[in-house]
Amino acid sequence: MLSDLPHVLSRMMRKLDRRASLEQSDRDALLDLPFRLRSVDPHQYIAREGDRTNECCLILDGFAYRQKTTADGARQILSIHLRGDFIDLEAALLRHADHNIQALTRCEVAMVSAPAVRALQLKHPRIAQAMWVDTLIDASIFREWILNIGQRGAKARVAHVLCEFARRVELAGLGDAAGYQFPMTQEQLGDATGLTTVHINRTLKVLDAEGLIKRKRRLIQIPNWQLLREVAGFSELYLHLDQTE
Amino acid sequence: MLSDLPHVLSRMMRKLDRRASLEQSDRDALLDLPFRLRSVDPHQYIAREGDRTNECCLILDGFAYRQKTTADGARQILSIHLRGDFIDLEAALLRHADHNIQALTRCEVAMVSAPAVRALQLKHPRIAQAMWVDTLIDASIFREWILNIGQRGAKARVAHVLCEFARRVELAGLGDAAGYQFPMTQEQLGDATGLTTVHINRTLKVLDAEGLIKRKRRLIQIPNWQLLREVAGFSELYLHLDQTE
DNA sequence: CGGGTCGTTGACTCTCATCAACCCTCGTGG
DNA sequence: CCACGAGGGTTGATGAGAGTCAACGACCCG
Repeated sequence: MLSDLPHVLSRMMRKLDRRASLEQSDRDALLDLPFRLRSVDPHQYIAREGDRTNECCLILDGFAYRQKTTADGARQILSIHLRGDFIDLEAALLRHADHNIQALTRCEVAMVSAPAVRALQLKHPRIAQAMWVDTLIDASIFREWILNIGQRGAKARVAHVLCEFARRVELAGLGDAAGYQFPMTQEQLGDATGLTTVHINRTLKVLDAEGLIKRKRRLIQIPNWQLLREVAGFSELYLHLDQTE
Repeated sequence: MLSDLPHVLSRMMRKLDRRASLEQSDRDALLDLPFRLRSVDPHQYIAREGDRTNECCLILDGFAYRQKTTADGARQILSIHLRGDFIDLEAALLRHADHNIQALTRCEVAMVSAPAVRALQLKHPRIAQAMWVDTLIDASIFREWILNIGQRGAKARVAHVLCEFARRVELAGLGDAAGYQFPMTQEQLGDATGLTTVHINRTLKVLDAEGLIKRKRRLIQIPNWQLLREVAGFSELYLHLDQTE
């Protein structure tokens, strides 16, 4: 790799740097992590439930999601991830994966050796803390999803996912007030919210008809952020943005 | 404190010891953590959403739960915790609490200084890993709850909570095959599953009528574990018990 | 041009919510 | 000792929100 190109892991390093105050030796050690690059096609698995995983997956580009299914085959999408997300950090410490990770769109990922990550944590406690914060924020988002699915009606539920996604996509520099490209089919959005495709379709139409969102194919625009926010009951406290940038 | 009494923090220490191989210096440092004891009445808050928390809460006795509410007041219970659980470890690293923690029954807790926990993590990376594993398992349980609420019907949903609780209570030495004392009202169980009190009541009756559980007030007995397990679609992989004992 | 994936729509069904009683149990105080 | 009240549990009647089934339409890509 040419040394004047930005290092593949540099985005992840900068993100962790914001989570805890790293020292130069920490930063160097992070960039020294051994990894292999991998391209993943849509629907392809990055990790499988039950796997004894040995690598952690860092998304360099594209979208991925966590998913698990009930015994009778109903699928629940647990979270959506985008570039810069170090999903599967838990693989470094948990012996078995408890859910599946799949590519949503075509993804470029760096598969980082789990033993190397573990060793890094022991030698660089500040890095461990920064990574830990990452997984704690993930957990906070899971909690909000429990609330979302358990207590909100279809309209608020879908609106909430759109709000969260808008905010995270904006942070990753992939969208702005002018709108963003939503990477999921309506079926997938249904599996993320615990609703059926048909009902998602109708709910999106309602949101559109009421002027809360505008849709052009998968492009989502939010003409009045404040309004959608209220319909969704969206409060971004749970994203812990004060520890993100 | 008399030195021949078991240390208040010793249960927690033993649990963390099982999660990662600690050295003697790690164990000593854990037991040296500064804390204050507190008795918490049912319904009383241990932490509040938005709080800039400065203490982590370790449950010594009793039951507690995490909870958050939507803008229009619907409450969702996010998890249930029992003695030995170090809830609120996230308080050590996240600046604000993103949900509430309340006592379910009368609780004895140790409030541990968050800065002390942070310092410990930096000085004893193995402790940090052990604690991290703890929060990762919590996150795994959140994921299972998302699946439970999002995809299972009322019967399986309630059965699943009962299965999980049975398993965890057993691990904590608070119940066995003969049954366990369920610490929640039907209203609280409803808020944990995203169902109404009325529907919980009817669902419990169905489970009882079908012989899947026996109830005597709050005492729950499971005459045929395998059967309930199947109805619930319960697989304990997500509890990561191989890293618990 | 054709096939596949994704989105849209209508008609019908069913699970679960809502509303409204009533009951039981237990602790308290007159 | 009994009356009372409060919290929790139980039951019935009714309705709404979301699921199901089935068909059609739009778009993309080879």
